[in-house]
Amino acid sequence: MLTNYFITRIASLLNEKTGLPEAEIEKLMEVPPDFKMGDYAFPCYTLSKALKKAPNVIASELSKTLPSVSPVVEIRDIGPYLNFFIDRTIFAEMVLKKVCEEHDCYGSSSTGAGKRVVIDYSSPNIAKHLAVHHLRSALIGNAILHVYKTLGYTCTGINHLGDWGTQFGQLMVAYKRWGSEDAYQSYTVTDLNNLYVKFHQEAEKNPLLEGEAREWFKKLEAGDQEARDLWQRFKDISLREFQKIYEMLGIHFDAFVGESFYNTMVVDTVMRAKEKGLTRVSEEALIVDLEPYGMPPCLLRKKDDATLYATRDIAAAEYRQKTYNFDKMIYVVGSEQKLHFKQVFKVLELMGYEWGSHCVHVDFGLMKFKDAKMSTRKGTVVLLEDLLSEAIERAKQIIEAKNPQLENKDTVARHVGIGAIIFADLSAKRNKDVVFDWNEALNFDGETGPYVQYTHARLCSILRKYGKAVTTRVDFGLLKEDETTVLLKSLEQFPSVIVRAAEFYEPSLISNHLIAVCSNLNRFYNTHRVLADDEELARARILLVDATRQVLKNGLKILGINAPGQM
RNA sequence: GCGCCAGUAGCUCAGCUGGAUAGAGCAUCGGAUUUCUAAUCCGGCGGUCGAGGGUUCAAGUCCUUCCUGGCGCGCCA
Repeated sequence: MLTNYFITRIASLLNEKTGLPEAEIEKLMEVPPDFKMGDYAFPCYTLSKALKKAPNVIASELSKTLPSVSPVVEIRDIGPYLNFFIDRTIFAEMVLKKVCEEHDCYGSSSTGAGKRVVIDYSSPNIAKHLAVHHLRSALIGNAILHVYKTLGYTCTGINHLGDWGTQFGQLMVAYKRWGSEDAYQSYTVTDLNNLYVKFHQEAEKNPLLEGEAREWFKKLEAGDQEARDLWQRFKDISLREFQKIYEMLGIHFDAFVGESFYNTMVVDTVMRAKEKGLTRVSEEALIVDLEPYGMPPCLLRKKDDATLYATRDIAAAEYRQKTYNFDKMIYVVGSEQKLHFKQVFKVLELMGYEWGSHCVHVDFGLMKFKDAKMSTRKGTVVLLEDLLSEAIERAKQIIEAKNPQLENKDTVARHVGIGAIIFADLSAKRNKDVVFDWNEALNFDGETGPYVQYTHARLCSILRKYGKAVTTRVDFGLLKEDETTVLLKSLEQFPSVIVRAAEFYEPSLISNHLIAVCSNLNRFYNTHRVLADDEELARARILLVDATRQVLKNGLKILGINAPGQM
């Protein structure tokens, strides 16, 4: 719903004439498709029912009887709509003063003060490389975390590592047989991968290896020292590499807590479920029947007594509630796990946890290749590290071509290259499947991260050239051209965009809005000169430039993208 | 078979929870720089909103049937 000072005033005007409650009027208010038609519009359809008159007749009558009092300067009826034009000077003053006062906090609020949100994102498997299809969870989760932080929530980011499972037994066998005992310090995930591949090759010739692997995993579960040590090494090697990439992406976690961590808690979790009378044995497995809720059963224990993913997720949820006492927990996990989370949340609810309904699965579409599916086994993946270095390299080349004088070329290339990747991933609604395409991922023209960064850099450049301090003591009456007003409107909307992004867990709302701001700015930039000869005018436009720069910077920060001052 | 998600310009996507003439970018064609960074801007081309039916003053948006694609449906995560 739209709401601001102007809408409130319009609502009170309309309330006097029509008797409709102000709250309802505010709810109905719209923005016309074209600013030339007015700044805000009131559709008369609702009134037409009550008054039994055609909506355009009502609009026409109201337009004649409603007084144009400040901040409304004109009221015009267009068909069934009553359109309001507001005082551009007042509008400019309100928006610019607010942005200027709030600086880095423009867009922030305290609606979430005192509330805690736990976000589970990225969560890759140990002993495998991070690849492009790992990007989405990490970036969407990071952006959502920033969105909630901006709204005043206390946020905890958790990386729920996949560090448990029989594959570690296999890896141990391979490591013991073919790995190098003393060189593990220099081991990389690639080495672990090779061992994993070698295990499967050898296991085909020697089936005994599988049994050996199971033995090792059992040892690990039982807490055997050697197994624990080996497992810890694999984990260290993986985390070393993961951290490097998270650093490149500017992603931070408050906790790296893998599945293994909850392994000791599942016993109690299962017991609690049993005590509640939720469980029953079916086909030798322990299940929670979810038939009444139209879902397949949730398995807690396999017939060999081992627990499953769902069991560990339930245990993890209990632990997190106890530890963080969250008001909301968000899982940023692919949409293929929709049913899984529906089941887990339902079981939590059935266990009597009212907070079970505060758990949200923020799902997102799969990432695929044009022809083949991405698969670690077949090697048909693009490693994240390769994608990022390629993007940086590409940015570097463009800098060399367009701005060879630039200082800190490498830093800027990093920010722009990675900014392009992040923005591209966050610009379509998360729901959509993504077909990975090198050209698209590395595109720097049009509606891209570099476009937003470039616009920001140009504004910084103007401010540098201006050299003087920015002030709000300007003649706001000079800021009423169409291009200026349209731009100001997009600045004014920024805080409400963040609120909507939180409501829908949708970072793309922010990236799309930033594109709109940039496109409005660039239209302004190309029609009006900021550093005009007229000093008054220059001072006023500089304020507009600074406010726009601020909005772009704040928006990019939420998305997890750097805003270089030059590029 | 059942369930969930998607289908809008040649391609990639918006469309503010039912409102005014369906909008951008890429690609393509044509323009703009002695002046604040041309990673920019302006214009042309491009549409049966997957198809049919329904709901109502009004449907890309809601209900329904079908088509196409993706994902999921007990011992993986």
